[in-house]
Amino acid sequence: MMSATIYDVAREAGVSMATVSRVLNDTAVVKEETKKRVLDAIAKLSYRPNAVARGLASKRTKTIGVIVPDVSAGFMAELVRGIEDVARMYSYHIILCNSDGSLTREIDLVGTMWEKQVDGIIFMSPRLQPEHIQTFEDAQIPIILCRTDDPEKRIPSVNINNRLAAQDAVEFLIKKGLTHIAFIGGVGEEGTLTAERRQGYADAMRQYGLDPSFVFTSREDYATSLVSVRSQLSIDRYQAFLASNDEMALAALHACYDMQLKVPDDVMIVGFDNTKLTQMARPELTTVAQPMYDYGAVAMRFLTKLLNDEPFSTYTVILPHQILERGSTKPSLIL
Amino acid sequence: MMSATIYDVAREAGVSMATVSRVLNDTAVVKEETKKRVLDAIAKLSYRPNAVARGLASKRTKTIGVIVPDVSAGFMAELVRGIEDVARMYSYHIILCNSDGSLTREIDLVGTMWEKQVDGIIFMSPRLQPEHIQTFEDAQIPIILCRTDDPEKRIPSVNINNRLAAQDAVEFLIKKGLTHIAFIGGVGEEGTLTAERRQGYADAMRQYGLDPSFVFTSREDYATSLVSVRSQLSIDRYQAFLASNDEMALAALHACYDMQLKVPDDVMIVGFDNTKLTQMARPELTTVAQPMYDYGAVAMRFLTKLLNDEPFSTYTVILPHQILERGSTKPSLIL
DNA sequence: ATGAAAGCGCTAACAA
DNA sequence: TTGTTAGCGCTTTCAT
Repeated sequence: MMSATIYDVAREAGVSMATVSRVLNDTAVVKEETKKRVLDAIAKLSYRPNAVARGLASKRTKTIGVIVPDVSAGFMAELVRGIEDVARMYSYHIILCNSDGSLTREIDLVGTMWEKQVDGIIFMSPRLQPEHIQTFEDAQIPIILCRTDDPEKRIPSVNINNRLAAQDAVEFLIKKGLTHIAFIGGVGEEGTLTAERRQGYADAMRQYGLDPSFVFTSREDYATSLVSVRSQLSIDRYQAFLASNDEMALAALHACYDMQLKVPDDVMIVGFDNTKLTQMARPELTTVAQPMYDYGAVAMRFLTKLLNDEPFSTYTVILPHQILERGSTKPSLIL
Repeated sequence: MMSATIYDVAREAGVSMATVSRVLNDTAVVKEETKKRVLDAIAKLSYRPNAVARGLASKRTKTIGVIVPDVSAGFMAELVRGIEDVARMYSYHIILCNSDGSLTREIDLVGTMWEKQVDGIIFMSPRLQPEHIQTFEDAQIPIILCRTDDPEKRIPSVNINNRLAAQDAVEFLIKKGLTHIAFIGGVGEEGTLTAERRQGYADAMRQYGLDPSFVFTSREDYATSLVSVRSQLSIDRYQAFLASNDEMALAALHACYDMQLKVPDDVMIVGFDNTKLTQMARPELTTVAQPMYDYGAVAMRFLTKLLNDEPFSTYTVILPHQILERGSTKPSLIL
């Protein structure tokens, strides 16, 4: 059975297709009785409107593009889940694309999203560049940056204050009486999230008159970090590590384990992001919590406001962060 | 500047829109020179074809629907990444939806995918039910099941042999001289992946004349499993645990830690899925590796074959599994 | 409150 | 090799 079109429904209900469209979209008042006939016809033919035709005619596709470096990295999937949940509430669907953080690919993807006629884009990138801005402007599509800092605030975005968050974490450690604190993170250049956190570390150390130069960078994966921290520890005895993410914090934890150092008694460790990993470690990891799911949810909600011309108070929403203390910084407790 | 249409390009190049369409789709031979003129016009106007109009006219949208219980669960994101990568190779995009494993939502989503006119669907579900099959048949869309068992092989699928995999894992433990082996898993009913693995456990135990009744079920999350295993261990001293997934295996590991039992010396532990977690534990976890990325990649490749009427050898592809031995079953090694 | 008719931007016969 | 012409299934004026 070939699937029914709006025309079939119209005939079945004895009305014009315009009327069917009206009840479908609730776009004008239709007499109760007529409406019922239409609804019956729809049910009888198990009619479902063709979203593609709809999109062509109305120029709104009810789909939004999500451009992310890699869904399978860390907690990105949680973020995407947040997007999708809110998108669903507003009857949107998402087209998901991975860019691997490549500039050319990111730019190309924005173009592809245009071809697909998405109503909006949620964009995540390790680092925003001039070419991005140019592309966004050319594209003429509402775009929200998510977990991607735009120093000049040209594009609507949702973020946390990474610099302040790191600062808070270091201060937290300092207030425990520690002074020899190291930062471990990726090799992020200026403008990246890692760089922001690194800055926050330095800010706090300086503020308390401590040496802020114990910054170690490596690739951000677990294995590389593990090796890196181990070699750090064989040279010097740090009292604490602030890691730029939980995976690296876990690596630090295990590096200590491998070097026979007790956490938290000999070394304290603080991670970043509050991924599930933190509670799956022994001792559990203290971490700076980022609301990953909310990140996506808020971004998507923001986008719906943009799309519906709803008012909003700011172009750059900052989500709160929070230090969650767990075993890796609690010497007194038995785990 | 309003964006250009195929008609604008045609005029600019001094040809008909049909010719432009031809060079765009390479669907017929066009004279070199004309082609060049068209290409120039396209570049000049920075024309990009409207995929929605294209979809309506051609009835192929170059998008495929991915229905998954929850992207943010475990390694699902890796699987989705596999799908997206292969999809891209074949110029497809994916619409991602989370069903939370709810039957009504899953069915509804297939309908929505129809509305969106996707060319195909990759479907994942904890358990296939008659309603699913009915829906798939009604939908008239090519569908591939992924990591979802269809006992009656009615729908094309890609899977691993979970029963055999669990059996292999238990045998692996038995050959180490262990006899008091327990299985921990979720409360999966008949037909679920968990149930298959549970069966495999029982198969192997029976085969070696051992008692296969040490089956413990709990919710599949880390925290619940942890409590569950701890209470198991306070009643009886198991020599080994085979967990239905890595998260539960990690919970078992930490339960042992909490109960002062040494892994692997007092208790051995084997997980399932080879998620990143396994290498982020101390000792590292032995696990039954499932190629998560490949899962998605193979499913998507399979779908492209279906869509292009390419030949394929079987409707039910079985991916290989493999036991990866790590510290949690290696007593002799110092980690 | 409802219908008629003109597109939306493209593909795909069918002609030439 | 290229152009003409119908649609694809809907939304959206504009009439009535």
